[in-house]
Amino acid sequence: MAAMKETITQVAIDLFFQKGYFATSISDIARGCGIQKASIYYHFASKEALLFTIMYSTMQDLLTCLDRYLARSTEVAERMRAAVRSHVSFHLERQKETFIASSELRGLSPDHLSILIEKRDAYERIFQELIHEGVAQGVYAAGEVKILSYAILTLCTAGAFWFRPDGRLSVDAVATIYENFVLNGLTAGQTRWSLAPAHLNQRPAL
Amino acid sequence: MAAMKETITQVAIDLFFQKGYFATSISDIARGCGIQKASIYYHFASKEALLFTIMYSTMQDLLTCLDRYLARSTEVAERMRAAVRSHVSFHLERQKETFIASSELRGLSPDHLSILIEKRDAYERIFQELIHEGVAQGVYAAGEVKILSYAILTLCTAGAFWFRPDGRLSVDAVATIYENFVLNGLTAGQTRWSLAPAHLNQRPAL
DNA sequence: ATCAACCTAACGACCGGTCGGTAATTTATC
DNA sequence: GATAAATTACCGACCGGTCGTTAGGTTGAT
Repeated sequence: MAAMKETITQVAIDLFFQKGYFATSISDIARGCGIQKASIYYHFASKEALLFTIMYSTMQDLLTCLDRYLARSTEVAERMRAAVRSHVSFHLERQKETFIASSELRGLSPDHLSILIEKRDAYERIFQELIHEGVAQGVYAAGEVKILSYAILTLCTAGAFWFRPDGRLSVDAVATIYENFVLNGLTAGQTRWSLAPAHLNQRPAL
Repeated sequence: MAAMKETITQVAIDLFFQKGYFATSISDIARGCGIQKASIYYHFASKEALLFTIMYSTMQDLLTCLDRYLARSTEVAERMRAAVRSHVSFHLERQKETFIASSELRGLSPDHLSILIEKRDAYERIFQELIHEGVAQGVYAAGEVKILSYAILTLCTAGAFWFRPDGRLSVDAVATIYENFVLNGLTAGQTRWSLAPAHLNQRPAL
């Protein structure tokens, strides 16, 4: 039974989350597992491979989660709502892993990086498609689809940076706040295309 | 004249942005400046001190920028618009530094970290105050002020992660998109409390 | 006897940082 | 205005330590 492999992964997740990938040594992880650092290499080819394993499976689960949420509706506004909820709640519920996945890309080799980027792009495309649909149906104001998708995703991803699982707000509560914020942000409302008053068009010098 | 100190800072900014703080060695920076690495220590006490210098002055400038923008109006919605514009445009125009400042906090010593956290909190409080005012005046829907401020700030900060200075969109264009997104997000619109079945509804505390 | 799952021991590379020294320039003293 | 003293801005060599990784041996269960 390879229970130790799972232990190593969990300890690594904890330490990468706490101290960061580069600040965490193989010895640290081994100590956390109660084994010698050389033994790590029986289960993983390298430190980077361990990081990649964590990030890849997280990304995989993120996609699966989104698919499940989206299957609940066919109406575009409802699907967007579900997508945001999926994204937010996943990031809060699996905070450590999503935090690592979105902040330790630097640690990956070029090959592994491109694999992950590809998956991330596929994920983003789903959101862009939803925005596109919404605009086509007149539910949302026309706009820069990619920029808006980045806005939505980074907004919610950032939840993993400040969320406290034992804090005042539940995952559901935060998800709801974000849902409404995003949906309102997308919906056609007062939209100004430039700073109308001329005196505001000049940026303060710095 | 201490022109070299400025050169070191600029090279460090470039390298920290490209490769990250931990992946950049003092030798790398020295090579980029055309000097020996020992000479770096004539200008900076340590690698960490160099990082802190960069981050601190960036934070200082960010605050100054916001103050100048805010001084132009007294009306709350207009001030929020100006604040978002300040935040976004600063992060796009000084992309490298703001990217470093928001992604390399790990590299700081506890003392330096707390100094920066303090400054960041002061910055956030300005936004929270604006939201609070807006809610009090009925311009915005009631909501979690802190969560919303995090949402706004991280949303815009993230611009520094994907923005391409030589890309299709100008700083001003992106700032306008974000402005509208945030303002719409804050403004009272359709607000639903949860997707979950009624008996599971967890209405967030107001 | 095999083999998975660990161990001990060590390797080379590289890191941030320090040391003593020095040429060039500025400042103080007469 | 000549000379001594001090300061600035750098260099080359080196140190202690840590890192990820590997080689090869040991153990215990099947």
